[in-house]
Amino acid sequence: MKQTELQEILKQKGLKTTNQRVLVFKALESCPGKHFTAEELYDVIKVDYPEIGLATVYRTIQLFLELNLIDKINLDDGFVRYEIVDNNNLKHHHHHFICVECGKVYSFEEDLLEDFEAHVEKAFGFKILNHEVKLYGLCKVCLQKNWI
Amino acid sequence: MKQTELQEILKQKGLKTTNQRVLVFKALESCPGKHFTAEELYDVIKVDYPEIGLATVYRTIQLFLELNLIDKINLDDGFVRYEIVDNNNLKHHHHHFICVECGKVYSFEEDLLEDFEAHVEKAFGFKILNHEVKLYGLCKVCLQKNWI
DNA sequence: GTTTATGCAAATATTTTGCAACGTT
DNA sequence: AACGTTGCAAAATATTTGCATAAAC
Repeated sequence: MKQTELQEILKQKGLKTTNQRVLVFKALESCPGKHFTAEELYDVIKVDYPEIGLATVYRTIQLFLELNLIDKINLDDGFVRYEIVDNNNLKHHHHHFICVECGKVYSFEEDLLEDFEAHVEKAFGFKILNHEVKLYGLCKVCLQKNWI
Repeated sequence: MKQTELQEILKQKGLKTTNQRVLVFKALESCPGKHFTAEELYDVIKVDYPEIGLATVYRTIQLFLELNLIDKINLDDGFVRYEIVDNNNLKHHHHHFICVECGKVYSFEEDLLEDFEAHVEKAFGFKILNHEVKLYGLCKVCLQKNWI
């Protein structure tokens, strides 16, 4: 997504295109797949724009969540994290695998969850709109380490 | 699980069976499937044991998590919640469906996730030990309301 | 010029921690 | 008696909010 598209989205809602909003967006976009905390975004942006306030970062995150520009992720480490939504894959948010040994987080796509969701919708009469799937376990690297 | 079993588990680890630990356990056990916040547990226990401190509740929750007596659940409402682990179904933690309209949380079992996990293990070389699945959408009741 | 957004500081809310007193083994 | 545990209060952490100023339209 280009900066002009962000401008367009904001204009449609009667919102203003500020330096701060553009910078938060650029920071998130520069590292797709990275799970930023609010503080991390703040630190990144402060380098080029030291006058930004942490409260603005929080407010911008809130706004971007409402505009569905970013996803919220909770990895149970005491921080809520955010990553930019992948426009090429709007239908399905990806899943996260968290290694309990090294703490590394792996993101991946896996369509088999659709069967699961279809079954749940049928069995319980729900309409599923979104999901958050976290798998915990040992990653390939840590499994191999344990073999030694 | 009986109180004597809790006592046994604690003794094995060289930990003491205190009134506070028994009361937190009983509170959790009295409502299986209920998602307690720390504060809710505190309030429940205070009725019969007003001298308990909130810090003790937090410390007991931490302990029970380490002993795998309870599960941690985050429903994105600003509170971390806990529920007692179902001993009759140790293999599989259940899943949660959260209605975005009424906010109600439905817990359910669904084995189809095993296929999903088996596939992920094979495809990425992970060893999956646990999972947390949250589905967001409209529940049966709210779907019907919207038909009117 | 009007309205929205920002930065700062203070407030909120949740959870953790230090420590003296206490309870369990 | 020894050691783990508790309650309290204070600290730490994360996030939100009020308000005067500033920037965008």
